Amino acid sequence: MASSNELLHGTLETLILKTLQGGSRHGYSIARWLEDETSDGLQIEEGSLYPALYRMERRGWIEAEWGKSELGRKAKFYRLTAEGKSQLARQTNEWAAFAAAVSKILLPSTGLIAEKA
Amino acid sequence: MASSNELLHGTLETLILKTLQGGSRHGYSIARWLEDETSDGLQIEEGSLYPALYRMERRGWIEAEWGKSELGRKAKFYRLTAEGKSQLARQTNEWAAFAAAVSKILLPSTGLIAEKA
DNA sequence: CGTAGATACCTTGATAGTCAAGGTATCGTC
DNA sequence: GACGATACCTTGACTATCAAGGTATCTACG
Repeated sequence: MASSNELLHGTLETLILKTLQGGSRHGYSIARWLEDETSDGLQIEEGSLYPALYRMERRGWIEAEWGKSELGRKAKFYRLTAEGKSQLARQTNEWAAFAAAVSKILLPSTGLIAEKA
Repeated sequence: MASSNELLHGTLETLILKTLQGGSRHGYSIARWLEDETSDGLQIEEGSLYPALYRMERRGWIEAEWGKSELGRKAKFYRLTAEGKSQLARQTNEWAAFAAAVSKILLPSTGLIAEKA
Protein backbone atom coordinates (compact mmCIF):
# COMPACT_ATOMS: atom_id res chain seq x y z
CA MET A 1 0.00 0.00 0.00
CA ALA A 2 2.76 2.41 0.88
CA SER A 3 3.50 3.82 -2.57
CA SER A 4 7.26 3.44 -2.60
CA ASN A 5 9.03 2.17 0.45
CA GLU A 6 11.73 4.68 0.98
CA LEU A 7 11.19 4.03 4.63
CA LEU A 8 13.14 0.84 4.13
CA HIS A 9 16.27 2.91 3.52
CA GLY A 10 18.98 1.66 5.82
CA THR A 11 16.67 -0.82 7.52
CA LEU A 12 16.77 -3.58 4.96
CA GLU A 13 20.30 -4.64 5.85
CA THR A 14 19.43 -4.90 9.51
CA LEU A 15 16.35 -6.96 8.70
CA ILE A 16 18.42 -9.34 6.62
CA LEU A 17 21.01 -9.74 9.37
CA LYS A 18 18.25 -10.45 11.84
CA THR A 19 16.73 -13.04 9.55
CA LEU A 20 20.05 -14.84 9.33
CA GLN A 21 20.34 -14.87 13.09
CA GLY A 22 17.78 -17.67 12.96
CA GLY A 23 20.08 -19.74 10.79
CA SER A 24 21.50 -19.94 7.29
CA ARG A 25 19.13 -18.97 4.45
CA HIS A 26 19.24 -18.22 0.76
CA GLY A 27 18.18 -14.86 -0.64
CA TYR A 28 14.80 -15.82 -1.95
CA SER A 29 13.99 -17.45 1.35
CA ILE A 30 15.04 -14.37 3.32
CA ALA A 31 12.56 -12.27 1.38
CA ARG A 32 9.75 -14.79 1.81
CA TRP A 33 10.39 -15.09 5.52
CA LEU A 34 10.34 -11.35 6.13
CA GLU A 35 7.11 -10.97 4.18
CA ASP A 36 5.45 -13.91 5.88
CA GLU A 37 6.57 -12.86 9.31
CA THR A 38 5.02 -9.43 8.90
CA SER A 39 1.95 -10.64 6.97
CA ASP A 40 3.19 -8.73 3.93
CA GLY A 41 3.63 -5.63 6.04
CA LEU A 42 7.10 -5.54 4.55
CA GLN A 43 7.65 -6.11 0.86
CA ILE A 44 11.15 -7.05 -0.22
CA GLU A 45 12.01 -6.21 -3.82
CA GLU A 46 14.62 -8.43 -5.42
CA GLY A 47 16.25 -5.38 -6.93
CA SER A 48 16.96 -4.23 -3.39
CA LEU A 49 17.56 -7.60 -1.82
CA TYR A 50 20.40 -8.93 -3.95
CA PRO A 51 22.45 -5.75 -4.04
CA ALA A 52 22.07 -5.57 -0.26
CA LEU A 53 23.38 -9.12 0.08
CA TYR A 54 26.42 -8.31 -2.08
CA ARG A 55 27.18 -5.18 -0.10
CA MET A 56 27.06 -7.05 3.14
CA GLU A 57 29.15 -9.91 1.83
CA ARG A 58 31.74 -7.44 0.56
CA ARG A 59 31.86 -5.86 4.02
CA GLY A 60 32.28 -9.22 5.67
CA TRP A 61 29.01 -9.21 7.57
CA ILE A 62 27.76 -12.37 5.89
CA GLU A 63 29.27 -15.32 4.02
CA ALA A 64 27.83 -17.16 1.05
CA GLU A 65 27.92 -20.77 -0.02
CA TRP A 66 26.15 -22.54 -2.87
CA GLY A 67 23.85 -25.36 -1.92
CA LYS A 68 20.44 -26.80 -2.58
CA SER A 69 17.16 -25.29 -1.47
CA GLU A 70 14.43 -27.22 0.30
CA LEU A 71 12.97 -27.91 -3.13
CA GLY A 72 16.24 -29.21 -4.53
CA ARG A 73 17.09 -26.16 -6.61
CA LYS A 74 20.49 -24.52 -6.55
CA ALA A 75 20.55 -21.65 -4.11
CA LYS A 76 23.13 -19.45 -2.46
CA PHE A 77 23.01 -19.70 1.31
CA TYR A 78 24.14 -16.86 3.51
CA ARG A 79 25.19 -16.97 7.13
CA LEU A 80 26.20 -14.39 9.68
CA THR A 81 29.86 -13.76 10.45
CA ALA A 82 31.08 -12.58 13.84
CA GLU A 83 31.36 -9.12 12.35
CA GLY A 84 27.79 -9.44 11.11
CA LYS A 85 26.56 -10.35 14.57
CA SER A 86 28.07 -7.29 16.16
CA GLN A 87 26.73 -5.16 13.31
CA LEU A 88 23.30 -6.58 13.95
CA ALA A 89 23.50 -5.62 17.60
CA ARG A 90 24.74 -2.13 16.78
CA GLN A 91 22.14 -1.46 14.11
CA THR A 92 19.33 -2.86 16.17
CA ASN A 93 20.19 -0.37 18.89
CA GLU A 94 20.33 2.45 16.39
CA TRP A 95 16.97 1.52 15.00
CA ALA A 96 15.40 1.26 18.44
CA ALA A 97 16.69 4.71 19.33
CA PHE A 98 15.56 6.17 16.04
CA ALA A 99 12.13 4.57 16.21
CA ALA A 100 11.72 5.77 19.77
CA ALA A 101 12.58 9.33 18.78
CA VAL A 102 10.28 9.37 15.78
CA SER A 103 7.50 7.71 17.73
CA LYS A 104 7.80 10.31 20.42
CA ILE A 105 7.11 12.97 17.82
CA LEU A 106 4.60 11.23 15.60
CA LEU A 107 2.75 9.01 18.06
CA PRO A 108 2.87 10.80 21.40
CA SER A 109 -0.47 9.31 22.41
CA THR A 110 0.44 5.63 22.18
CA GLY A 111 2.63 4.38 24.97
CA LEU A 112 4.80 2.36 22.65
CA ILE A 113 8.17 3.94 23.18
CA ALA A 114 11.14 1.76 23.85
CA GLU A 115 13.46 3.03 26.53
CA LYS A 116 17.23 2.91 26.48
CA ALA A 117 18.92 1.06 29.32
CA MET B 1 25.70 9.03 17.35
CA ALA B 2 24.19 7.18 14.42
CA SER B 3 26.91 7.62 11.82
CA SER B 4 24.83 8.76 8.88
CA ASN B 5 21.11 8.94 9.25
CA GLU B 6 19.78 7.20 6.21
CA LEU B 7 17.08 6.02 8.51
CA LEU B 8 15.62 9.50 8.18
CA HIS B 9 14.83 8.77 4.55
CA GLY B 10 11.18 9.49 3.96
CA THR B 11 10.55 10.28 7.60
CA LEU B 12 11.84 13.82 7.65
CA GLU B 13 8.88 15.20 5.75
CA THR B 14 6.44 13.59 8.13
CA LEU B 15 8.33 14.95 11.11
CA ILE B 16 8.20 18.45 9.67
CA LEU B 17 4.48 18.21 9.00
CA LYS B 18 3.93 17.04 12.53
CA THR B 19 5.98 19.91 13.91
CA LEU B 20 3.83 22.39 12.02
CA GLN B 21 0.71 20.82 13.43
CA GLY B 22 1.59 22.65 16.64
CA GLY B 23 1.48 25.98 14.81
CA SER B 24 3.37 28.06 12.30
CA ARG B 25 7.18 27.89 12.50
CA HIS B 26 10.22 28.90 10.49
CA GLY B 27 12.73 26.35 9.21
CA TYR B 28 15.45 26.92 11.73
CA SER B 29 12.91 26.66 14.51
CA ILE B 30 11.52 23.40 13.15
CA ALA B 31 14.96 21.83 13.33
CA ARG B 32 15.61 23.11 16.86
CA TRP B 33 12.25 21.90 18.06
CA LEU B 34 12.71 18.39 16.70
CA GLU B 35 16.16 18.14 18.22
CA ASP B 36 15.07 19.51 21.58
CA GLU B 37 11.98 17.37 21.70
CA THR B 38 14.03 14.21 21.21
CA SER B 39 16.98 15.34 23.33
CA ASP B 40 19.12 15.35 20.20
CA GLY B 41 17.96 11.86 19.36
CA LEU B 42 17.20 13.31 15.96
CA GLN B 43 19.65 15.56 14.20
CA ILE B 44 18.27 17.71 11.40
CA GLU B 45 20.82 18.79 8.80
CA GLU B 46 20.05 22.06 7.06
CA GLY B 47 21.05 20.51 3.75
CA SER B 48 18.14 18.11 4.20
CA LEU B 49 15.74 20.47 5.92
CA TYR B 50 15.48 23.26 3.38
CA PRO B 51 15.15 21.05 0.31
CA ALA B 52 12.43 19.14 2.15
CA LEU B 53 10.58 22.36 2.87
CA TYR B 54 10.74 23.39 -0.79
CA ARG B 55 9.49 20.01 -1.96
CA MET B 56 6.56 20.16 0.38
CA GLU B 57 5.71 23.71 -0.54
CA ARG B 58 5.82 22.82 -4.23
CA ARG B 59 3.41 19.96 -3.55
CA GLY B 60 1.06 22.22 -1.66
CA TRP B 61 1.46 20.56 1.72
CA ILE B 62 2.72 23.71 3.39
CA GLU B 63 2.62 27.45 2.73
CA ALA B 64 5.34 30.00 3.42
CA GLU B 65 5.26 33.61 4.52
CA TRP B 66 8.08 35.95 5.48
CA GLY B 67 7.97 37.37 8.95
CA LYS B 68 10.10 38.06 11.97
CA SER B 69 11.48 35.46 14.33
CA GLU B 70 11.19 35.64 18.10
CA LEU B 71 14.55 37.40 18.09
CA GLY B 72 13.49 39.94 15.51
CA ARG B 73 15.36 38.45 12.57
CA LYS B 74 13.77 37.87 9.20
CA ALA B 75 12.46 34.34 8.91
CA LYS B 76 10.23 32.35 6.62
CA PHE B 77 7.28 30.88 8.45
CA TYR B 78 5.59 27.73 7.22
CA ARG B 79 2.12 26.49 8.02
CA LEU B 80 0.16 23.37 7.15
CA THR B 81 -2.39 23.40 4.36
CA ALA B 82 -5.46 21.18 4.32
CA GLU B 83 -3.62 18.92 1.91
CA GLY B 84 -0.70 18.87 4.31
CA LYS B 85 -2.90 17.79 7.17
CA SER B 86 -4.28 14.83 5.30
CA GLN B 87 -0.78 13.94 4.17
CA LEU B 88 0.34 14.03 7.77
CA ALA B 89 -2.42 11.63 8.74
CA ARG B 90 -1.64 9.28 5.86
CA GLN B 91 2.10 9.25 6.44
CA THR B 92 1.76 8.85 10.16
CA ASN B 93 -0.27 5.70 9.54
CA GLU B 94 2.29 4.42 7.09
CA TRP B 95 5.07 5.00 9.55
CA ALA B 96 3.22 3.33 12.38
CA ALA B 97 2.62 0.28 10.22
CA PHE B 98 6.20 0.19 9.04
CA ALA B 99 7.63 0.67 12.51
CA ALA B 100 5.37 -2.06 13.83
CA ALA B 101 6.52 -4.49 11.15
CA VAL B 102 10.20 -3.73 11.65
CA SER B 103 9.85 -3.85 15.41
CA LYS B 104 8.20 -7.22 15.17
CA ILE B 105 11.29 -8.52 13.42
CA LEU B 106 14.03 -6.64 15.22
CA LEU B 107 12.61 -6.25 18.71
CA PRO B 108 10.36 -9.25 19.25
CA SER B 109 11.07 -9.20 22.97
CA THR B 110 9.85 -5.70 23.78
CA GLY B 111 6.10 -5.34 23.79
CA LEU B 112 6.17 -2.03 22.02
CA ILE B 113 4.24 -2.79 18.88
CA ALA B 114 1.47 -0.52 17.78
CA GLU B 115 -1.59 -2.23 16.39
CA LYS B 116 -3.75 -1.03 13.55
CA ALA B 117 -7.39 -0.30 14.33
C1' DC C 1 4.57 -32.35 -25.82
C1' DG C 2 4.43 -27.72 -24.47
C1' DT C 3 3.32 -24.13 -21.78
C1' DA C 4 2.50 -21.89 -17.67
C1' DG C 5 3.76 -20.76 -12.90
C1' DA C 6 6.70 -21.01 -9.03
C1' DT C 7 11.37 -21.09 -7.53
C1' DA C 8 15.93 -18.87 -7.52
C1' DC C 9 19.29 -16.07 -9.24
C1' DC C 10 21.10 -11.59 -11.41
C1' DT C 11 21.57 -6.78 -13.82
C1' DT C 12 20.55 -2.26 -15.60
C1' DG C 13 19.02 2.59 -15.48
C1' DA C 14 16.40 6.04 -13.32
C1' DT C 15 15.11 8.39 -9.29
C1' DA C 16 15.13 10.53 -5.01
C1' DG C 17 16.63 11.92 -0.59
C1' DT C 18 20.45 12.78 2.50
C1' DC C 19 24.81 14.76 3.68
C1' DA C 20 29.05 17.59 3.83
C1' DA C 21 30.58 21.73 2.96
C1' DG C 22 30.33 25.67 1.41
C1' DG C 23 28.11 30.50 1.26
C1' DT C 24 25.30 35.22 2.73
C1' DA C 25 23.51 38.43 6.26
C1' DT C 26 22.12 40.19 10.77
C1' DC C 27 22.45 40.74 15.70
C1' DG C 28 24.53 40.81 20.28
C1' DT C 29 28.46 40.60 23.11
C1' DC C 30 33.01 40.67 24.82
C1' DG D 1 36.28 44.32 15.68
C1' DA D 2 35.92 39.59 16.04
C1' DC D 3 33.31 35.82 17.36
C1' DG D 4 29.13 32.95 17.99
C1' DA D 5 24.37 32.36 17.35
C1' DT D 6 20.52 33.03 14.41
C1' DA D 7 18.44 32.27 9.82
C1' DC D 8 18.54 31.47 5.17
C1' DC D 9 20.28 29.04 0.79
C1' DT D 10 23.05 26.07 -2.78
C1' DT D 11 26.08 22.71 -4.84
C1' DG D 12 28.00 18.10 -5.77
C1' DA D 13 28.65 13.49 -4.39
C1' DC D 14 26.78 9.51 -2.66
C1' DT D 15 23.83 5.70 -1.79
C1' DA D 16 19.96 2.79 -1.61
C1' DT D 17 15.78 1.77 -3.49
C1' DC D 18 12.75 0.51 -7.30
C1' DA D 19 10.91 -0.98 -11.80
C1' DA D 20 11.71 -3.78 -15.24
C1' DG D 21 14.04 -6.54 -17.52
C1' DG D 22 16.66 -11.17 -18.01
C1' DT D 23 18.29 -16.55 -17.24
C1' DA D 24 17.45 -21.34 -15.72
C1' DT D 25 15.19 -25.20 -13.48
C1' DC D 26 11.35 -27.87 -11.78
C1' DT D 27 6.46 -29.28 -11.41
C1' DA D 28 1.88 -29.60 -12.98
C1' DC D 29 -1.63 -29.53 -16.29
C1' DG D 30 -3.82 -30.31 -20.36
